[in-house]
Amino acid sequence: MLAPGGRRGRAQPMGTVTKALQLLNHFTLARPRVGLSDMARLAGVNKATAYRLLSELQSQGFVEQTGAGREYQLGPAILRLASLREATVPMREVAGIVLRKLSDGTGETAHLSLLTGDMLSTLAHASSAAHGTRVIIDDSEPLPLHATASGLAVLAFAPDELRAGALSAPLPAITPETLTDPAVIRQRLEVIRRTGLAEATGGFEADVHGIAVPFFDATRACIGALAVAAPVTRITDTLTARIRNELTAAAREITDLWGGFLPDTVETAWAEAG
Amino acid sequence: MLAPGGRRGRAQPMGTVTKALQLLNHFTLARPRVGLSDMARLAGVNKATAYRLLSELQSQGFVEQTGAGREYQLGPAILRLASLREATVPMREVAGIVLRKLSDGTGETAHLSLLTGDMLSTLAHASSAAHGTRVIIDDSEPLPLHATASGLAVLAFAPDELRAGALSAPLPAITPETLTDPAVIRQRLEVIRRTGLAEATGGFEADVHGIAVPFFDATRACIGALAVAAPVTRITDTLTARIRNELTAAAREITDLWGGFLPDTVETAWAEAG
DNA sequence: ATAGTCGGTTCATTATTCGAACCATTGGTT
DNA sequence: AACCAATGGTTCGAATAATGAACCGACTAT
Repeated sequence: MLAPGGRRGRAQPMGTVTKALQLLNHFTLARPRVGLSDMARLAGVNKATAYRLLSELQSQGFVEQTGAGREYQLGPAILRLASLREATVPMREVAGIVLRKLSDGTGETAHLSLLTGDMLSTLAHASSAAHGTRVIIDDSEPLPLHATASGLAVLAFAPDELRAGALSAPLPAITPETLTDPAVIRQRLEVIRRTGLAEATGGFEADVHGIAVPFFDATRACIGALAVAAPVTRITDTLTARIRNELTAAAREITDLWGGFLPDTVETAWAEAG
Repeated sequence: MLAPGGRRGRAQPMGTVTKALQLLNHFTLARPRVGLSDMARLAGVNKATAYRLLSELQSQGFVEQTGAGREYQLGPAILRLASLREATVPMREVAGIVLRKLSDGTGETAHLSLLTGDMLSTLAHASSAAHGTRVIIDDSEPLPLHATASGLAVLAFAPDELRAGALSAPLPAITPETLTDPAVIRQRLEVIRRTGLAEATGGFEADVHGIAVPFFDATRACIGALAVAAPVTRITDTLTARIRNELTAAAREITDLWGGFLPDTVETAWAEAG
């Protein structure tokens, strides 16, 4: 029998724990509370299964039930773990410093996103007061890999497996301008790999132009992207040139501060462009 | 065969998900990175099991491996969920307002802790600048239920099941003054239930006196405690009287803001004391 | 009344987790 | 250099825990 909604080439059996943790990803800003039946539908599992998983998550405080409706929402245990994580691995704090410099230097909104599993989520952002209009970033909303500059930057340098997974499912068109043809996207990834730089316009939010660069961990694996987002109306060649310079410098700094190393290909690409 | 370290009266089979999530609780400020074998020992599970569970947690970004040693640490996925939780259920923010008032009004350090599962963790704290010395609170460290005023307050109003669990295991003496005799503790809980107020001296940190009150959710279940901690040297009758007043008022406010209700017993206890 | 929800529960079937034993490495001791 | 005791990671049959269809009772809208 095929796994429900099965989209994996070589069905590696998905463990129960994974299934439970993935339930948490169905809570979003737009849908902060989810009922049992809805959750079962969203996750594509049996209602009884969803119930058991949610109960276990609840017993550990990862979700809780609202007093009134019996819907579930994210629980307080997450807050404690987050506070412990930030206390012991102060990434957010370090990122904040680099981001502020980046947004000051460009006059636009900068953000840093991390690849966790197959999901790209924003760790921190900073925006500049240089202009009356600016791009707004929401840290709690995952970025689609195929429709943002950050996503493309990561995808270009990610392992084949992740790329294949992200480009296999039918790609949703978030705006009319979103690229949804895997073949077209793969072509753009080629370019990004050569230049070490990704750009995208209006694929996620209309009228927003994003420029992103990847950064890497100690094993030279890509673990996220650093990006600057500006209203398309403000984009000029001189601005993009400045943003590129600031971005590559900031990415070097972050990679360095976190004990990572740039792959040689990226190193040379940035060197000859800079 | 008995479950290893088995302390449950009627062994309700502990699910795999629960086991995985409990692994996360073995990361602490003092031990932020844990190796595979250590984790297996700490959690009392087979090494192979620990490996599988950690791998699943890792694939979802709940833990990650440090570049150098192959130890595990809490992962970045937690940060995103925490930011989503706080965006949709802004408890920490609301708590902060009440806590500031409380610490200003008493001149001491105030904190609010939530019961998640069988663990009491601090959501937020605030301290006053009134004195040169003050009690320091760490939000990421869980409070022992038997050795803190907050813990006792919660224990007194918690369901029998939780109380039994917390008082059955051999109670660790965190300081020489920690109460470790379940019978003695149960007696104190009686008093706390009658007065709606818990006090404890030096059971968790030497030279710290804590005063705590419970608060409740919409079903009148106790979900946490609000506390003020002061150096023992500053404790006087007039100060404790003031703290009690401020505390009960603040607990009423929090309970109200979060849509909870006080049980009648607590309501009357506070009314006649106030 | 009826029909369609909902959250929650049951139980036989089966797929998944479990753990002892086993690698290949590493780092320290003799 | 040989040895020992760790480490992180892997294997495989036995045993356990996850699974899903069907079923509650409570609500709601028709």
